[in-house]
Amino acid sequence: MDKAHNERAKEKLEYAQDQVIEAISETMDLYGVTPAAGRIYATMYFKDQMNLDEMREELGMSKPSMSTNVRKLQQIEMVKKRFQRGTRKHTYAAEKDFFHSFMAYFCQMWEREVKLNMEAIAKAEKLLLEIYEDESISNDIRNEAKKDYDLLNQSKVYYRWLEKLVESIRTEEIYTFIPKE
Amino acid sequence: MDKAHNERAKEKLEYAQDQVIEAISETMDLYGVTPAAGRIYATMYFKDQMNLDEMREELGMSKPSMSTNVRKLQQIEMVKKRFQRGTRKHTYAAEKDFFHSFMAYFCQMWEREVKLNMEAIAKAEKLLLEIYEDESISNDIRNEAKKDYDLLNQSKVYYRWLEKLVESIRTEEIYTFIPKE
DNA sequence: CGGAACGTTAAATTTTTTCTTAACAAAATT
DNA sequence: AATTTTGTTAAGAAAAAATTTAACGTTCCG
Repeated sequence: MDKAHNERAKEKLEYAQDQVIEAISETMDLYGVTPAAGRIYATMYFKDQMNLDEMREELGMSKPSMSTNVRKLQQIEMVKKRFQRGTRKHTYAAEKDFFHSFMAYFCQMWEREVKLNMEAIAKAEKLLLEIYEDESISNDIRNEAKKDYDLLNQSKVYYRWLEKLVESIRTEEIYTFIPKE
Repeated sequence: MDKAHNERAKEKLEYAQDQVIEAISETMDLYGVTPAAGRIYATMYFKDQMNLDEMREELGMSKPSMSTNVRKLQQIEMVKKRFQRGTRKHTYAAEKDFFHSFMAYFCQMWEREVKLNMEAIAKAEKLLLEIYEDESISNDIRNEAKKDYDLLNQSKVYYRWLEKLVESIRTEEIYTFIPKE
């Protein structure tokens, strides 16, 4: 009789999965994804697809918690909606290609960073230049304006580089420089 | 009399700086650096160096808040201690090269991610293989073990790639693929 | 050696975030 | 049309994080 044998094997399998689920959650936590969302994703990682009720059951969380967290995971493209005929329940599948998750997450972040800062810099540089060019202002202030202007101007090199990095990842060109295998 | 004129110019200069300070703080917040730490860094960005008291005064925060936040900023290498003779106050300077900050921050994160997950995967794969190779276990379970094993095995491609990316950034080789200018 | 100046650690408070219970809205089937 | 099923928004409770006040240790100087 191997019923007990199989039972132990099943536990062992779940234990193995849990090791990885733990690590994935912790990683996502590292990047500012909330622990709950991390656990949801990591759990789905080992399943083909799940609906909200199955997740709730598996993780012992409330339904609204599922709803909001899954939506967050969709936003960073780590979970996709699957259209399933015959049921009214929404079913979801985890994105299992980490290259895709990497791209979706970091490119989104970095683009936001570039936009945010480039806009601020443009505004600031305009003002600083006006100050520098106004000869009726004291040299102390004008020099400070010049110094700041140059600092900001230099930082644009970084933001333009970041943009190129994003582009290189989006087009997958980066894999010709740094191959996947 | 240009006293008033200069005064207005000074305000304008500070306003310009504030635009950028805001953007930098928001960016850092995006990456999980606490708002206080972000403001400290962003403020220092426009100064040559500052000591804890100057920061406290400028930002209206408590001394312990400074102390802990500056230490956090040191950890991610965004702020460096400057050794200043003649005073007992610790003085700090912001790292102004964003390429360096980028490297320090993301490489640290990514390396942590790789280590964490590779270790978990190694453990899990060992167990899964044992299950798969034990022919006394039901096929259902063995097949699931195999499926999971393959999934994890595939994910290692990503982690190895991430490691190479880190390496490429650390050695600055990446700038031959994606030039700074 | 005593006291002052700085910085850090500890404990407590406040604030922010996250999660849950409850009410609500939409859709579909009876 | 009414009821049931499913998902979402709203409001309140619980948990976590950040910040401050207070106490402590160290170092330097008189």
